[in-house]
Amino acid sequence: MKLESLQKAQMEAETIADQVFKKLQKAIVEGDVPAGSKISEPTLAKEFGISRGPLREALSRLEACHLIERTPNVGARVVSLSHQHLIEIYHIRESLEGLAAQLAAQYMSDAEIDELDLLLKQHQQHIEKDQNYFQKEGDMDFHFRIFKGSKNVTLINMFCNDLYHLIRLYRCQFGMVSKRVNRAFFEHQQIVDAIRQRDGELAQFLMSRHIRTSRKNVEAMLGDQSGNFSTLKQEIL
Amino acid sequence: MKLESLQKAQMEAETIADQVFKKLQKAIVEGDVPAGSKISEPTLAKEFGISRGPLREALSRLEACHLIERTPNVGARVVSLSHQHLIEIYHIRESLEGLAAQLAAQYMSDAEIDELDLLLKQHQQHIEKDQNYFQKEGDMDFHFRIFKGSKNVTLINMFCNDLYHLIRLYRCQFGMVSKRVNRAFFEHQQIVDAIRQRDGELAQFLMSRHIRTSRKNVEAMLGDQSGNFSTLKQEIL
DNA sequence: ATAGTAACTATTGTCGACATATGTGGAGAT
DNA sequence: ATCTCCACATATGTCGACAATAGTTACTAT
Repeated sequence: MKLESLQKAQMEAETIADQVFKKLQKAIVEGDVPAGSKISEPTLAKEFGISRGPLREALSRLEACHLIERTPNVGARVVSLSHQHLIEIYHIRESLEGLAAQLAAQYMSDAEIDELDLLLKQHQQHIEKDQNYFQKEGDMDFHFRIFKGSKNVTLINMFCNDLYHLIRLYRCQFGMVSKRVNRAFFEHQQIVDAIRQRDGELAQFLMSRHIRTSRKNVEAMLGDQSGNFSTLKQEIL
Repeated sequence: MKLESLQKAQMEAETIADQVFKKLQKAIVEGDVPAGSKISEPTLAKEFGISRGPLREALSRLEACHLIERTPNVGARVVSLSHQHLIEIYHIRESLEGLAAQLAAQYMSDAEIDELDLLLKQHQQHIEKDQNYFQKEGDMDFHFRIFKGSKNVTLINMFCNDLYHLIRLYRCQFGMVSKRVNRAFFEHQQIVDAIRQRDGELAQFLMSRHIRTSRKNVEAMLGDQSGNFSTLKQEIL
């Protein structure tokens, strides 16, 4: 019985709504469901072979992630992407990730810092042989670890549940292959160094500037006109 | 027909799930449903005289607000308060509200700044005749307006949907009557002045420090021991 | 007496059907 | 021809019932 209950706790009891939520999340982020498109509950329910109950549960969570928007008695639409929205997210990241870096410098264990260093070394190798790899998963992984290192559970959840998927959404929808890979990599290295030196203030400054640089890069590329990106598939970080 | 559709748009079509969500939110924040207590779906459904469908919808949203925590096949519990959690929220506010103040200095209209000034004058009057009033609604109203002034919709939602209710939760559960009212009021005034001068950097600094001061005040009062507050109904900002 | 197990109870997850609201298309009037 | 209004079709909101899982209690065996 003890063993059994332990296993159950580890399995975290995946419900149907959970599975559908993950699938839909992935589908939206990766663009399989186009941005701005309407979501029909009956259609989706049949597609997944489930009832509308768990589907609506999944939709609720997608709404919480800000990946869809619902209006009562009308329905749900996939969130529509915009220049404005992307910039807004960048501003928030500039602030929150700066905080995360500062806290990480304070609370990350030496072992965690070593792992982070190892991760950067792997990134470096990937950059050398394939310029594209870096931005695929690695960069998010890096930022992810900084947040984890902050040990601020509320902050971690805020990033993992809300921001992370939105960032990935924009990344996936426009082939985000930065020309700044080498520069960005160096900035990551700087941040880790600051964390290793337990210089929270510096880590915060470097992380904020790192993201601010990305934002300005994006702003410069997209120009001042707001609106849809479809014509502007630029390379942005 | 046109008039009707317009009215519908204004009414925002309140569904049962919506109403129950609001009621439960208020009940949790104000402590009518004790923190950490289990939530029984059948019981609550009968209490509200509704089915479990809309109730579960409401619970989903409460989970999105971080006001309850659900574990699959087990149920929902009201979030439990802790020293640690409160401090985490303060750190996040320190970061996000700083950003909000900076953006507000940039994007708030002159009219909005005038209104903000008017609000502060009202606060001052209330302080003079009733020391307690300030922290009841007014303070939140102030911070609310700063966020609104940032014109960053994503940031505004982040505050209104997630943080705001958590802050109010802690405020309500411990009679939060600060001895710092006069000092805090002065700090608010400083922030508005900085915004009026369109000095974003200064506004950010002042807002961050304003919240940091509150946090340190709380930390000092609660001491270093983490855990439950029930014994520590101190006055904190 | 205690540990383990098995049956029972209560709660959560899922389903299908009904009620209500929205949007559309066509008929009629100006 | 255009606008208004009404009826129909489709989608969302809500409900009650069934299935599956977790927690509890009582019982047996060591």
